[in-house]
Amino acid sequence: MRIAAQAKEQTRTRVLAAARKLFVTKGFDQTTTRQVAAAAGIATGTLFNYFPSKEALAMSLLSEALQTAPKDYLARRRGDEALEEDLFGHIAAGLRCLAPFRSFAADVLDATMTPLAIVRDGEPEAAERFRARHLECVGELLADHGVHTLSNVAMHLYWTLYLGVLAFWSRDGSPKQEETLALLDQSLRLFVGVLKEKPHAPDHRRAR
Amino acid sequence: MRIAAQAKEQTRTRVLAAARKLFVTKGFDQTTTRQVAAAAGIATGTLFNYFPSKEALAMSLLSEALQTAPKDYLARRRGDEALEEDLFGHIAAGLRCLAPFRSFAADVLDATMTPLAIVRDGEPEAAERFRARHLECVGELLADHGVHTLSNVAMHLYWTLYLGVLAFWSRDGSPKQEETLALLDQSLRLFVGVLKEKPHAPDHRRAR
DNA sequence: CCGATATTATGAGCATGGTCATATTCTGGT
DNA sequence: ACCAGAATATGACCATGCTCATAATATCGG
Repeated sequence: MRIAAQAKEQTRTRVLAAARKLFVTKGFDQTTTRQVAAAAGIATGTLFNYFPSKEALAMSLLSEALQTAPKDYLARRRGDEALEEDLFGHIAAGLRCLAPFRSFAADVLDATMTPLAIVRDGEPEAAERFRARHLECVGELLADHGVHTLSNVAMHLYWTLYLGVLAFWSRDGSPKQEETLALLDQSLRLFVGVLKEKPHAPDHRRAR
Repeated sequence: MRIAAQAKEQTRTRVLAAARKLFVTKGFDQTTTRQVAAAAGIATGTLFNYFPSKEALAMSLLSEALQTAPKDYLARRRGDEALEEDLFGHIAAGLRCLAPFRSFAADVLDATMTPLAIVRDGEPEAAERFRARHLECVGELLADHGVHTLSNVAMHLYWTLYLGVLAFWSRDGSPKQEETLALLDQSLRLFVGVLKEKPHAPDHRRAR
């Protein structure tokens, strides 16, 4: 199993390249899995030996692009940043990595991401891995700044805000996506604010 | 055009009833449009004379249920509530109206709602009307409390937070959805906080 | 009541994401 | 070199949301 393994790797790469090209030029919804398979020189069914679904294929593109984000940010980090700044830098680096895919990112994210942060049943699918990896990263960052636990509600809030930023970014027409950065700034201020107000005031509203 | 109009009304009602029953018992994804049509006693194609898509059909169920929310809240309103309390009451009333559909709401919302608050192209689809109606309602509420304009970012933030609450609610297993109410409380505190900090501090981060 | 026209219903058919029985190719052991 | 068995590729096929040419039905003027 040497030739085969090598060939599989090549095929996988070819599929990703074909998908990338088609998704970027024609859009995610306007590209059929048959087209991707044909462009990669394989049969329709074979495509699904490599990726379990069309969405998983697209998410693989995004995920692999995102992997360079941490190094990217660490490279330009001074080391004395406040938590808010670290989060900002980390997320902004991620957006930079995803930039080449912005034209179809909206479709994929709409199709796969949900604002749900609580337990998700089933095996770790592509979207789930995306979320888990990001949250893990954020968790480490928080730990660096002395925040070691995150309540369900706080985590859900973070993920909601992050998805909001992604959605905005994917359609942000401003030249350098400054509006997205403004929203990110605003969102993180909110989130960090929540983290700080440790003594959670009891609900002061009448029941129901 | 008397008999026909009457019959159409009846058919529409029958379709909605059939869809409701099937969606609630079997779930949204597990119900086919053919099943709904059969249960309503019409042909497959006829269904799409009444609703442009499966999602629009489901959204019609949710939207019509939501229409009773405003009266519902007004009935139990004292009249001296703070903005935060008014928003809370309004949204909570909406959730109560949607309760019968909770079992499939998640699927529909996942499929149709996006955290995007900025301009949406195309004709007003079901999901778009849902969003517009809700934001309009909130806009009036805000106006009652002296807030007459809402920046793009603020509006996006509100919608993001609201979607987050909906997503959480649709899967909230706690007995009376207390966790959802807690999240709603938290989210609204954030949003109102943003409204108050009028003088927006300039971005203090280095560029990029 | 008839025929012309508009409205609505119908279900065969289409597009496409995904499956699966079968065919093909690769592997390691002898 | 050859063979058994594993890994992989293939494309006909399926399910389903939705379309559309055609058929059925309703409406209205005369």
